[in-house]
Amino acid sequence: MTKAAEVYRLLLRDLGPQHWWPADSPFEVIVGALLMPQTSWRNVEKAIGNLKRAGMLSPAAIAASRLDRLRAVVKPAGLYRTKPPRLREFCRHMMRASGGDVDAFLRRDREALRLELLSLKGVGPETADSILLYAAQVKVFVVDTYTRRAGRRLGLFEHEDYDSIQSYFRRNVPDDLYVYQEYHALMVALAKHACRARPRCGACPLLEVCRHGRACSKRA
DNA sequence: ACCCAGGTGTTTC
DNA sequence: GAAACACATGGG
Repeated sequence: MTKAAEVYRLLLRDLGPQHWWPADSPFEVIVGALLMPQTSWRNVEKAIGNLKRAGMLSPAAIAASRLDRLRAVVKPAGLYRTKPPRLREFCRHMMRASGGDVDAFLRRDREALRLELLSLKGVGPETADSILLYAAQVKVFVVDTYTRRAGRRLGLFEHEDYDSIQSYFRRNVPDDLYVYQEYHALMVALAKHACRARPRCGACPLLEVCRHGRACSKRA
């Protein structure tokens, strides 16, 4: 078993299945991914809740919305000068590409879809891959800050760029969609859990991974 | 009164 | 090209 696979086994054992991405629909995953950067999930949840209450959680509704209105609704997600216009433009793109049919939009060729996503403003590699993995059920590994920190701290790799780290996981974890989805979710769960755990779980060495990639100094 | 968050685009050496 | 910077809200 590879080291990466062993890490996965321990995370799953000690933190349990995460059942990611927390969302009721593929479109909600997309909206969440677009609102997420540099923002706490709590705030993204608020913004999505506002969209739901406003009856705006659909490509058509957002595509047709007025910018000041959309801005007010997703305000908790912050970065109001960039996120709302990009979210609306993303939805307008989906309207053109598939008439707003989210499943049809996501069902197309994965390589082409990834490039298409990356071509849209506000969509970088992590956002694109999150959409692919959790909305389109495409088997791509998502690399985020926590994955980098934890992976480095655990000695899986050192200061690699996005593609290298993604490639590392592709080569070292089981070729399985569920594993891909859970692995990334568990890395985030680990990061959130590590510093907070009091008392620390002494049985799991992985929980020494802390924010900033250092060993956690706050021992129980 | 800081610092941070499941990045991205732009500007600057 | 790599590295630094701006971005905005809400919570610790």
